[in-house]
Amino acid sequence: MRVLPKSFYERNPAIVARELLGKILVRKMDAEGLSGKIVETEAYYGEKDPASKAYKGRKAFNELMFLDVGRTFIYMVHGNWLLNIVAHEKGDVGAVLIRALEPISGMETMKKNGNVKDIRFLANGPGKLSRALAITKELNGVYVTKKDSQLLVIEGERESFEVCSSHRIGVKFDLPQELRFFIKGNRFVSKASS
DNA sequence: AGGAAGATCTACT
DNA sequence: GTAGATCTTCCTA
Repeated sequence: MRVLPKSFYERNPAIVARELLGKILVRKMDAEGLSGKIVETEAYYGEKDPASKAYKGRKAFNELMFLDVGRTFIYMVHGNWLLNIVAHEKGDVGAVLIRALEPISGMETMKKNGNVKDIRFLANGPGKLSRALAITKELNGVYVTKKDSQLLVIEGERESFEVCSSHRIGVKFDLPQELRFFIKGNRFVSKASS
């Protein structure tokens, strides 16, 4: 398996978000590994983006968005952990939110974690995805570019699919451009369209 | 102490 | 499909 290099994340968040589609997110647990294909993402910028956690400037809790790319940035919203991966051009600020996965392996454990029976509803949302993969603050700041990390992103299978975009979900003040990306027709995206 | 937060679940019109 | 209650940290006062 091939782990995506750090340089992958050292680009405009919107590009990284789009290209993360189809890649595989791997969560290493005790014995087995859980994994899923990324089917939905959103890009977030820095201080110019009113929906971004970094909007109000650098603070202790959002510092990761300002630092090294290729690390996780995890925070809690409405009782859910949301998984982001830090991504931005050199010296810039930003991250990509992973919004939905198509489960590939470790389904049984994921069902148990998320207390869900139907695979289709296992990871079709950022909060549920975290529950299914047992992602919490403990994994905040982990490098997804390192092979021995508990959480990492690897190259997916070669396949073609159509990418759709829309405005981001749930944000109060969105930017004019569309920053949510998802695989067209995939059953596991959280919402079919905007 | 109080409130806001990129969500989710449930129960309905 | 939409609306509302509830969700649980962490930030700001």
